[in-house]
Amino acid sequence: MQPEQRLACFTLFNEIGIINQLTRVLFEASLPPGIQISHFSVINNLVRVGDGTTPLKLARAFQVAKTTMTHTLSGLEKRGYISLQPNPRDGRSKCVFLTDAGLEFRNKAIAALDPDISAFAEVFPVDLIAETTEVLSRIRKYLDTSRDI
Amino acid sequence: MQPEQRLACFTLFNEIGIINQLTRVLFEASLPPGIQISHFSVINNLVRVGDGTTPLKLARAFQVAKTTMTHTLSGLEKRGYISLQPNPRDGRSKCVFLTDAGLEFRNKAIAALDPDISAFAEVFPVDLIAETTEVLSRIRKYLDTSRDI
DNA sequence: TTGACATAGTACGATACCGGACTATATCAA
DNA sequence: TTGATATAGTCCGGTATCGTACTATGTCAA
Repeated sequence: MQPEQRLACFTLFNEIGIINQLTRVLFEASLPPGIQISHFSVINNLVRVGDGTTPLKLARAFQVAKTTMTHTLSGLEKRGYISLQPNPRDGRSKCVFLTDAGLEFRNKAIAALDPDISAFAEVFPVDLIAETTEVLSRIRKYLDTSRDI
Repeated sequence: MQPEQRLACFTLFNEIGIINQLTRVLFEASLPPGIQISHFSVINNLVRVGDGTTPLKLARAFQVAKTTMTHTLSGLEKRGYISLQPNPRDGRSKCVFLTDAGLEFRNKAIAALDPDISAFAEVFPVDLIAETTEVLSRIRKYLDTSRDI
């Protein structure tokens, strides 16, 4: 492999890591104290994909250990954002349901971000964002499938 | 703001978060047990930018709390990858120096990744990687400067 | 010079996340 | 039916990261 190829890949993943770190810090600053991106992501997933899913499916969707998802869900349940019910089709399992408070939390979190997103969107045209997202989506699918980098 | 703009930005940062998570898991799998990406990143920074810097400068470079950097550096020192010396120009401060073992660790870690990087580079042309990196670099600089998203 | 303030690093407690072990339930073949 | 195996979730111990508080040192104006 050419050295410049290696460097290009390293630089790409390095930039991704830094952006992730920056957005995490800045995003969490606008969330209620004690709420992490992990909490928001789960709630957001329940809204977008629909609730009633199981903790294990959520753990796989977010690529975290199932023990981590147990922990995250317990925090959300303690705050009343979700409700955990027995799974009627599997006695070992549970179902995760979004509550009204959870939906409200999600909408407020997005609203709190809106000014920042607006400012960002003024600097970076939506077409450029979409093109970049398309490439990143392909990279994400590659990584998710091959699991070998 | 248009709803599709908001969605586009959300999707972008969501993909970045997932890729970061995937690469973190996969990268750490090829590192020695107990070594995290945080450790590798610090060593790699010392190689690329040069050593002799201070813990605080490293904390700021990586956007982590200085207590986190203290912890990371103590792990690296315990393994003999770095050496911490008093800062001759500031009695409060220290200087971080790379050791031979640290350099060797870094080279081995990169070598262990090489097959995966090669496979990745075969699927994604270096030009595409470079273009995407360029956009991400601009986004990173924007986030780093504005600190407002 | 000296006292107020700022800064570099650390100690400590809390939370997030992980892997391994465990329990309860499900599945499936003999 | 039953025993072996697989799976869903939880508990526990350990590490990473954070914020707060602290010590030691530096800075700077009165």
